[in-house]
Amino acid sequence: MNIGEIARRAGVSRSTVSYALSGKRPVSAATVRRINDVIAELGFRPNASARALAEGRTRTLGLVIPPASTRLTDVQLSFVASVVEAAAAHDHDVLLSPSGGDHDRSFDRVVTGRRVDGVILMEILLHDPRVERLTSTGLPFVTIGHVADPAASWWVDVDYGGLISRCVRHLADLGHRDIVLVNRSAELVASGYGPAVRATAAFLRTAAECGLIAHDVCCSDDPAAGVACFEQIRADWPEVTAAVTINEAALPGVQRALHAARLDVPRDFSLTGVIADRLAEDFHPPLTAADVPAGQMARLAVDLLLEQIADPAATPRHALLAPSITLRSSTGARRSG
Amino acid sequence: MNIGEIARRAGVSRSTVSYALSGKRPVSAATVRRINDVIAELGFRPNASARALAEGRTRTLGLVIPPASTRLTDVQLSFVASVVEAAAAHDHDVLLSPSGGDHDRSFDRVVTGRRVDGVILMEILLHDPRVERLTSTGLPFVTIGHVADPAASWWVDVDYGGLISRCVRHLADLGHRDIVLVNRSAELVASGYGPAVRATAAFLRTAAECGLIAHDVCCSDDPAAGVACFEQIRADWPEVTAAVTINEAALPGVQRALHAARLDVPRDFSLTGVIADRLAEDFHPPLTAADVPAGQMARLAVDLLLEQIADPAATPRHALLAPSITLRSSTGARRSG
DNA sequence: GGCAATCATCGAACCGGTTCGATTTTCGAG
DNA sequence: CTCGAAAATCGAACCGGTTCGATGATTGCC
Repeated sequence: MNIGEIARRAGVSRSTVSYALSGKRPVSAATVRRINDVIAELGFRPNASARALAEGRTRTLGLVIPPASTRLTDVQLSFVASVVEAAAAHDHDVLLSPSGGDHDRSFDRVVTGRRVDGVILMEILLHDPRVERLTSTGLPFVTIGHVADPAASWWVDVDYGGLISRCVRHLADLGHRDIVLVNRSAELVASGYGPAVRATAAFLRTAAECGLIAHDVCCSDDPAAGVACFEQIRADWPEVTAAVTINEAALPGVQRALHAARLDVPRDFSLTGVIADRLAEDFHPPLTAADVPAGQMARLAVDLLLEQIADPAATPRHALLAPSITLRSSTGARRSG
Repeated sequence: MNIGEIARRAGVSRSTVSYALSGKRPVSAATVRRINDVIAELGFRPNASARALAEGRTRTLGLVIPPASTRLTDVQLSFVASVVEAAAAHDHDVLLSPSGGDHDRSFDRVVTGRRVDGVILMEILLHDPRVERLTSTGLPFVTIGHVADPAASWWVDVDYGGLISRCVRHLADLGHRDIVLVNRSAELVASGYGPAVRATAAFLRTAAECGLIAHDVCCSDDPAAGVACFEQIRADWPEVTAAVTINEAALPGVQRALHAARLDVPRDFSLTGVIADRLAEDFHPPLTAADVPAGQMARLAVDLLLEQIADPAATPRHALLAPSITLRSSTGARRSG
C-alpha cells in the first residue's frame, strides 16, 4: 500500500494525498474525508525510507553505547531506555550502535550513511576520537559527559566534581580525618574517563582544603573487585573511617567486605558517594548519596539534540546537573578514640 | 557527496559506480580503480535511505524492549547489547522500540512504516497482542519466549520448565521435603508471562512427582520485595528448607533476609534456580543455578531472524535452550532434625 | 575478414514519498 | 455578466540509490 494507490482509490493526485496528510497546504474538507476513509479501510503508513529520502532527514537518532563486553551498569541501562522513550515522545526512533574505541563498522555505518539525524554519545573520554569524527562530519551530536573545551560543544553531564566535594565536606563535618575514594577501574581512569578523573581531582582537592588525609583507589566494576578493594583498604590504611565512591557495580562487594570485617555502618564506618537512588536504597543501611538522574539526563540529551538538529548553527548549549545529596543512614560521626 | 558526483568525477555513469561497488556486474579493473580513487579522495557512503528505498529492505532489525517503567533486568540489558553486536556482525543496525502492552506509537511506527526488515520481540506473553499484529502485517519476527502454538512461529527460549524440574529433583535428592518457588511478580504471572507460568507448572508437577510439599509465591522484581517475601515464607511455612527462584532482581533482598534470620546457606537453607552466572557468582555463597545465556540467545535470535528475512516462506525454526545447572555452594543436604 | 559471442558501459525506469510551479475551479465584487 | 483573486488540485521534478535492457567495443573462431 503506497501513496499512489491511496490517491487512485480516492480519485485524487498523489500530491493531494501528501498535502492532506501533512497539512502543509489547504485541502478541502470533503477531499480530506475521502482520503481518510480510504486510508481507514486499507491501512496506509508512509514508507519511512522514501520519506527520509525526500525530506532529507530520517527522524531517527543514533545512540552510541559502550560495547557488550563492557558490562553495562544499571544506570546506563535505564539511560538507554529513557532515551528511547524521550525520542518516541518526539516521534523519533533510536538506532543503537555499540562502540568502544576508535573505529568500528557499526559506528561508521550510523555516522556516515545518513542513517540518523543526530547522535547521542555515551561514556565519552576527555579526548575521544569519536567526538572528532562526528565533528568532522558535521552531524549534530550531544555527549554524555563533556570534553576538554566545554563551551564549544553540546553536552549533558553530572557535576561529579561538585558532588564529590560535598561528600567530602559532609564527612569532614562529621569529624572524619582519614578517608578514601573508591574510584572506577584503573583502565577507565587511565583512558581519561571524565567522571573518574574529575571525581579524583575534586576528592583530593577538597580533602586537602579540609585538612583531611585522603587516599584513592581504583576498583573494577564488579562485586568481587569491591571485596578485594575494601580488604586492601583495611590492610593498607586501617585508620580510614569513611569512603566515598562512584563505583556502583562494586557496592555489593563493599557491603560483603564490610560485613566480613564486622564493621557496622555508620557506627564504625561511613559510606557515601554518587549512587543511583535505587541502589542507594537497596543498600543496607540505605546510603547517603547523590543520585545519578539517568532519566532526566536522557530527556535533556534528546531535547538538546533535537534543538541542534533543528538549528545546527545554534550556539552550543549544555546542562551540568548537580543533583542534591540525599541523607540516608550510611554516614555518621566518627567515633572518637 | 552522492553517487552522481562520484560518477561525474570518475567519468563514468552512475550505474557503473553502483556496479563497481556492489560487484553485481563485472566492471573493468581500470574503471574500478579510478572510481575507488575518487571515493578515497572524497569519501563516499551510500545514503542508507535511498538504498533502502531502491532495494526494498532497510538492513535494520527492530528490537522491542519492555518500557523504561518496567525496570530492565541485568540479563535483559546484556541481551540488548548482544543483539546489537550480533546484528552489527551481519552489517545490520538495530532500532529500539519500547512497548509494553497493546498499542503504542513507537511500536506502530517501527512495524508499519517499513523501517525494519524484521523484529525481535522480548518478554512476550503467552497470548500477546503484539504477536498478532506482527503476524497480520507479515513482517518477519522472532520472539524471545514462545507462544501457545510453538510449531507455527520462530522463537528462542530457555527451557524454564525443564530447568526448574531439575532444580526440584536436585533438592529432593538432597533430602529436602518442604520447598518453595520464588516466582516473579504477581502481575507478570497473571498476564501470562511464559517463563513464570511454565516455571510454576513444572515446579508443582515435579514436586508432586518427588513427593515433596511445595509452595509458590510471587515476588516483585526488587530487593525490598525479596526481603518481604522471604520473611513471609519463614512466617507462613517455617518447615521450608529450600527455595527455587527465577527472580534475579529480588536476590539481594533474599540474601539480606537470610542473613537477618541467621540462616547459613547451605547449612540451614538451600537456594537454587535460574540465575545469570554473573549474579550467581556474586551471591554469597555462590549459587548452584542454571545460567540464562543472554548472549547466546541474542545471537540465535538474530540468526533466525535473518534466515527468516532471507526466506519468509521457510518453515518456522526455533531453539529451546537448556543450559546446564552449575553446582556451586548454595545447596546442601537437609539437616535431619 | 566477417560474424557471433562476450565484455564493459550507458541510459532510463523505478522505489515511494515531498514540494514547487502551474492549472483549474470557485466565489465575490463591481 | 465579467473579471480577478483565492482556493483546491494537478503534474512533474526531485531525493539517491539499484537494476534492467540496450548499445558499443573487444575478442575468438572459422
